[in-house]
Amino acid sequence: MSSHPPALTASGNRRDARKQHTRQQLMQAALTLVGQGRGFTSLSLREVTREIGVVPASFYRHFKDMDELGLALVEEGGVTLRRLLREARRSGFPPKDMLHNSVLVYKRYLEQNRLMFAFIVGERSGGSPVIRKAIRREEEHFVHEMAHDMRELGTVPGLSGQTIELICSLVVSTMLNAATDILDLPAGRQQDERELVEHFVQQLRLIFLGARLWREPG
Amino acid sequence: MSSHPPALTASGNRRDARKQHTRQQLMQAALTLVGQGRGFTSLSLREVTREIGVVPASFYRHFKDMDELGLALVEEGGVTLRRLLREARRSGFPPKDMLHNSVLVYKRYLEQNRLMFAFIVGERSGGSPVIRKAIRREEEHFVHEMAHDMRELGTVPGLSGQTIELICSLVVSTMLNAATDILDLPAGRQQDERELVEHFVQQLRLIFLGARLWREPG
DNA sequence: ATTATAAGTGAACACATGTTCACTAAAATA
DNA sequence: TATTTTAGTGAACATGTGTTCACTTATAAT
Repeated sequence: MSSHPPALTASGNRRDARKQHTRQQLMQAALTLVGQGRGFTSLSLREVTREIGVVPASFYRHFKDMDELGLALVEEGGVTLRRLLREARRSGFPPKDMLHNSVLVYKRYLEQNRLMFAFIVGERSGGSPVIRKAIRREEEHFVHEMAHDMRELGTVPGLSGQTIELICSLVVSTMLNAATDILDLPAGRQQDERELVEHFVQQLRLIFLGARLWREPG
Repeated sequence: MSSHPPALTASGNRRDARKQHTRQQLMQAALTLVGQGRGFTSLSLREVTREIGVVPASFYRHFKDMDELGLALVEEGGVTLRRLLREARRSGFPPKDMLHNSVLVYKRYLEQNRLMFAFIVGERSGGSPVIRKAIRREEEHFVHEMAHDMRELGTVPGLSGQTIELICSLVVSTMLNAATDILDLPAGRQQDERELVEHFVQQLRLIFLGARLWREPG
């Protein structure tokens, strides 16, 4: 066999892939630390590089500072959120006990993406203003997409687009608020778990009850 | 005039008062820094002492570490919350445009206690687990008290105590969620301000609409 | 008047931090 | 093959950090 290069299509491939890999590792490391109960804003650049066994200076090959790393995480978080919506859409809701089922789906998704949600929910109202605002923007995007789905599915018929957005914004903030409680649940306490889920379901029930008899202003 | 001591009633007074004063200064300094967009968990002990022009070692005369300072702030935050409720109670609600008026009262109170709310809302879902849990406890307390008032005022007649608590928990989390948006408002943009308030009012309207036709389970 | 207490001092410590810079070596380009 | 590019290195730096300890000095207790 001759030592031909493996005939790659695009320019800069093997090296570029490696770079993306460590970049991803850095982001993952930050998430891991956040998952251990550290606020993102309190993380140091050195901690993050140490976590993946790389020298501090390497950090600058990927991000100019921690804020930029944070913004990259927010973007990935946005993708994570939209994926949730897509999964929900795909699995088509049974009309019976729809809310309860949706909450269980959400809870499972949350547990599968524990670290990312810990980050999003943790920085959504605190810490660095620039990161907070980026998260709020992703959230708006998410609300908008959810409203689109709702209108298409005819979940709440006879309501204006604006009203549906209102409902969704309330649902989403309730959702994200519940995330903190769900993530803080000590493992194995199934009774507390059921109660929390039930509480969450009833909050949503209240919202949709209101939605059903909403009368458009004007 | 002879140099008699000023005949103080309790023991340890002049010195004790000074101590409480710097203690309060330390807490205020932390709030100030949080108000400048720094996450509480990212604050250093030295920053806080520097802010009030005192040597770092002095810190230990008041708190054993920053977490303890944080917990003291949470307690004061609880008082701030309950004061809001008390003011609302005192000023007795006009039944016309009640929600809208309540929101304006809340907004004013928020602006008067800007730093404290920035702290509470910022640490409610992020940062240190111990502080987060302390805040959630204060929040529960607040919800409970609000539910008590609601039952007494007959705001939502014919509902069980548990249901009223459910409604209040949703109202409170919506309230605190809105706080972030309100505090982030750039000063002077009155149009955005009105829209935000209106959005918030309608979210509450939705909740209370649902409350009115809630049917008790069981 | 004498003694005890304790809030705040100032210096010192061992260590963590962000950033820089010339470097190596592996991969991409020519 | 020879050349250029660049992700990651390792050392150095100035500065910031939490914590300690013997100290001063105003106030409280005796």
